[in-house]
Amino acid sequence: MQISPKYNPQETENKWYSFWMEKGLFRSTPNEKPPYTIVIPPPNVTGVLHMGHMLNNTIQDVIIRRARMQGFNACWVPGTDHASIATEAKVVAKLREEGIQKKDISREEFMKHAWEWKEKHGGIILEQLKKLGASCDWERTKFTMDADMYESVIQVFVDLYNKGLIYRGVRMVNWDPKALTAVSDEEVIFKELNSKLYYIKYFIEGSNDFITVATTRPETILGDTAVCVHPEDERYAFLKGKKVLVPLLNRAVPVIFDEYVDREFGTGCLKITPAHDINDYNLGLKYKLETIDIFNDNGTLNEKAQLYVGEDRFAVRKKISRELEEKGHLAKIEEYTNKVGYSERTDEVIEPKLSLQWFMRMGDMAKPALDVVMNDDIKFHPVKFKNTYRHWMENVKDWCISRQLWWGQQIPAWYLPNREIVVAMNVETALINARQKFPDQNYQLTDLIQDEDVLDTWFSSWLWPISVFDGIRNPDNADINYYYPTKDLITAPEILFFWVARMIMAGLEYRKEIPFKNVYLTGIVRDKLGRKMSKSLGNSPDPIMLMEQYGADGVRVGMLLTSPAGNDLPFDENLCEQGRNFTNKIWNALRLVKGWEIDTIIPQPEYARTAIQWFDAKLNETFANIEDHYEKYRLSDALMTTYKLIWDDFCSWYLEMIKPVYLQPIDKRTYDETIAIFEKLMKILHPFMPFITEEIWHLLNERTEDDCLMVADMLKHENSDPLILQQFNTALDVIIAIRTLRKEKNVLNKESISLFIRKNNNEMPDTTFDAIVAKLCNIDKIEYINEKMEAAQSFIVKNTEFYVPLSQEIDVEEELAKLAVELEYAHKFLNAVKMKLSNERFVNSAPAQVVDLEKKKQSDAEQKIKVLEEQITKLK
RNA sequence: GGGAGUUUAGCUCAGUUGGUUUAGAGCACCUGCCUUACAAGCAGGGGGUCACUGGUUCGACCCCAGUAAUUCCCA
Repeated sequence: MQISPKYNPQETENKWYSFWMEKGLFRSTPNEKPPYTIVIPPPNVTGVLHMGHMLNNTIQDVIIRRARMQGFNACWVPGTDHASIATEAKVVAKLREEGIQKKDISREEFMKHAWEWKEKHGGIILEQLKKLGASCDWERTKFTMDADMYESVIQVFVDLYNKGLIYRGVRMVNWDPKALTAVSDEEVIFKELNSKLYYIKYFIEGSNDFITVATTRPETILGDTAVCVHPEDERYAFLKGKKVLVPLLNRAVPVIFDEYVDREFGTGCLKITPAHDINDYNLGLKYKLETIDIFNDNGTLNEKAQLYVGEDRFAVRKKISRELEEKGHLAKIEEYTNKVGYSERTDEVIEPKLSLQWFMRMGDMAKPALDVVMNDDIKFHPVKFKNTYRHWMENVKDWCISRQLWWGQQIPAWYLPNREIVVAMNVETALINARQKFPDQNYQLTDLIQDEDVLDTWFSSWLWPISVFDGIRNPDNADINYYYPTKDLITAPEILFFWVARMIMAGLEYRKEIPFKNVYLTGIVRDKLGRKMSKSLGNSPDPIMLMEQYGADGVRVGMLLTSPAGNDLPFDENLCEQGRNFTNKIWNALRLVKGWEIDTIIPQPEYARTAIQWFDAKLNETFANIEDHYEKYRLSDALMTTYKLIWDDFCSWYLEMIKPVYLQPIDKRTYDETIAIFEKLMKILHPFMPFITEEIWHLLNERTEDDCLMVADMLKHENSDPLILQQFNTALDVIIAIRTLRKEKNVLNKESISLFIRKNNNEMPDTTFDAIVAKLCNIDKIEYINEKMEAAQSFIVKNTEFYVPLSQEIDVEEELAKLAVELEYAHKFLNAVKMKLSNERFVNSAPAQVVDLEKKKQSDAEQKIKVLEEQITKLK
């Protein structure tokens, strides 16, 4: 068989991915096998593939491919979410380029544009994932705005409303003045900023005295309705019962006394603007203060501000500080560092704003969702995130679920002319409800006006593990009963709360069952400088380019090599290079093996028989380790263990052991057994490197079309022979010692040598690996002797003396120096052991096993010292 | 300000209820090799007071207390 001298990833990857697709090998339907389900964390439709997706989806693919080979009915459901804010922003921008303003078109027209945009761009990431090798059941691809998914969301809203868990209320929300919508707490990013602290004089009503208030937002004084000091602050005790005048407006506002005030901050005197600060709002409620909202939705000032009406909040900040100064109200300005909230979506400074929103009560749902994590029904990997999770769940706040947008599920609430609200699946039902509720009103369809707002995107994705199987609308259908609960969720810790926690709540509410058994939390992919990779920094490599350069398998390995669960991944292209080098190594191993001429007559040499026996044991032992790593979700360890098994044990040791002399044929038995070993290795490696392993699988043996590695059976656990592993380890020490000796003495490997081994106490020597040692070290003769040998180089392995006669002189001084170092070490070691053993408390309280071990250490060290001393004497 | 985590080789990390010849891996580094599978390679090698201080224990990278640095979450 002719095998290309170079592995071609592109060609191979395209070939096998299409083949797998054609054969429907990713497809899953319920059957008699146990299910293994993963739902993809839906990437949003505005995105393109970034390194975070690469990591996340590589992990999912590794897990699902392994499960498939283990005999599970593996189902990985792909899909995307509609990302209401981000997508709407994109569509608005696109329309603007075309000269269309959102306010000039109807909701229906806008939605048409949005859907067009989604059809065009929404599938990019999923297509890119195919390049990575993702073995998703693409026939199940879902989108959070698909008709059935949409309906599920509406149904849940109606249900929760009827259960009293959804309510409407005025709350301080995070207002994004650019996107013109409220955003959730989790979508606000706080950035540290160099701001200014303005000290402003407020005159006391009917007096020339004033107090000084410090604020970072002087423009909000126009909405001030009180000033607050600490009740125990003697500096301000005289203010009791007084009023102060808001500068520029001369509005008289009360002075209130509350412990909320930090006496150390600024002047210890706080201005209160209930409409524009959450803490002030709470104080406003407590002291029944007037609330003056001075901002328009777009961040400009409205007529309630009285001054600067129509101007932007930041422009006003500058102007008002100048005016305050001119009119003698500004005491001073200090440099000040504070944290300011920005919208994750638009990067606009968030304005705390009072508005009427829909909320969902979290309290009752949080408790059971906390319990299932704390009692390990759901396991977090790594466990440290349990703490974080608990902290959040114990301090959970109600969830603001409405967004002032069009792209999303429109809230199924209708307003009646009498200002009452009905909530229903659709307008027809809403009308029936309205008529039942108010029989004397004779309402018509046209009387009902639907709430303009849509639901938060997370209000779709929290149902994801259920709704992709239509488990909300049809709770007893075959898919949901078979695939739910899912097995693993792979996601980022950043969304532990607003996605993972809520999915758990939804699962418990609608299935009475957890949505997944394991949550694997990945780290953040960072650049070499430790910065998060982002489009704005331009520090992220293009994953598609990477795959073109290193092959998808190489990149997969690169992603996983240094990413233990929960740890950030300092990404370095070298890692992908290492992955690519690995594919090269495997390819060359294949070329070596397939290049041998097979002789059916010659018998199997002894060294080959031993080598196979050893490698079987090694493989079984290592496979058990790999399985153990998988069980603990330590994928990088599983990969590294596999990597070393193939590179070190198989390529560097095993193949070198059995390799026939150049141009000599190999015996059939060894060849067949080597192919079988190669196949096993490809099975173990397949989840990590699906493409090259599939390619090699088909080159190792003649196969039918359907005999694909991706659906082959994974190895079964087999016991390994500990004796041969131990024998090999000794042989390995000997081989390394000989190689070192060759190097030190400049004896090239092609020059053959002889090896003499001094028997210890006339015992029967273990010659199992002799043939292999001879082969790997180019030794023409191994002989066992009883006496020390003169005029030969020597070394000691495990208290056995080895001699290699060389033509060159022995450098006595050098040898003695070397032996002296070893002797000193051995003495020190022996002393430490003796010290331990002479300690009665140690001997009495340590377990017998440990004491015995120390005793063995002692006798070993003593014997070693004896051997060393003998050698020294002889050299002298 | 409150809470949680992290600190082991130049880098990234393992180290599994405290005891396996005085700590392991990958990469990087150093030395020697173009030895007909592979220089994207082979062989060999150096490198760590396990952040610091104290305590518990026969015995501590591991448990406890404190200190420092750092990250994240919440306010």
